[in-house]
Amino acid sequence: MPELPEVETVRRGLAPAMERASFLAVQAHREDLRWPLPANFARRLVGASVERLSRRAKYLLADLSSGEVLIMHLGMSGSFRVLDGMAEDTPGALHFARSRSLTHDHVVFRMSSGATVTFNDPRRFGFMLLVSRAELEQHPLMRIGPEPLDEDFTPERLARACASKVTNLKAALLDQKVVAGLGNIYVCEALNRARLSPRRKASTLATRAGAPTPHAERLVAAIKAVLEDAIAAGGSSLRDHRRTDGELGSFQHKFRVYDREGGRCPTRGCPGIVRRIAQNGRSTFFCPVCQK
DNA sequence: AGTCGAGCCTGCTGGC
DNA sequence: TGCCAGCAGGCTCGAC
Repeated sequence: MPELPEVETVRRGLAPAMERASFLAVQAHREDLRWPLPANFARRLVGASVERLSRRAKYLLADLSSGEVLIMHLGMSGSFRVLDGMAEDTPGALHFARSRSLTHDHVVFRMSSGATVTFNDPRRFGFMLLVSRAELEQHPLMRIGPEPLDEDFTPERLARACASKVTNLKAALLDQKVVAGLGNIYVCEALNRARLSPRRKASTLATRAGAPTPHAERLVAAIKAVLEDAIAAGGSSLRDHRRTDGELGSFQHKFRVYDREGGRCPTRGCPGIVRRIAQNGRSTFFCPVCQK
């Protein structure tokens, strides 16, 4: 499930194939993704070049020479694969064919770099949008909180965002307006690293005056650390995530609590057993002993 | 306004 | 062995 580290891994894989390359051809096998593809999708892309491929939260943003921005989202099950000038019947291509069902190849870009970039998404929760560069800043999808790895994601900022919340810490961290890019996995992992209970009130990150508590300090450090570790590992591959070269990420082997119900809590000296509970309709994994 | 649950969608898993 | 309910979850929308 693509969260920030998986999307960043994908961005790094796509950049050599797409940056400073132009679209030679665009095939849309299916228009009905999470939202329909933009009108005249292929016509608006062909001939344009990608000036920069960046990431904001879980969104990939391709700045185009046409003045538009291509917003791409992997949803739950989306992946990109890059074939570097290979014909579809080479061993490399067959490897990909085995790893992903071709019936879910919805969009194919042929780039002037020689690469073929294919978007595959069985569940079709992903999408692609085209907006003008001027519209991007104001776009509803971009009205989200700070990038967790940026310097301006500080304990002060997190405390301020949570100070007036009545919900629990788990739900607050999944709220993309509080901090952008976290999903179920990395929220569980960060809370365990910070030894904070997912059931704690989010407002306890701030003092009555709105200043950050030590909890907020620990949590911000834990969020940054887990995301950096996960990016270094190429993200987590549970069911869907793959790198653009078809390889799996490896961070799932380093999960402390996610999908580890019944296992020992890895916190040093903690005798706790990882529990799974439901919060807001989602599974939460945590240690009831050290996470207070 | 903030919060929460339903729904979107498909593939995999586990229980009978 | 086969079937089917349940689950996975990022995001939006509607209800309260």
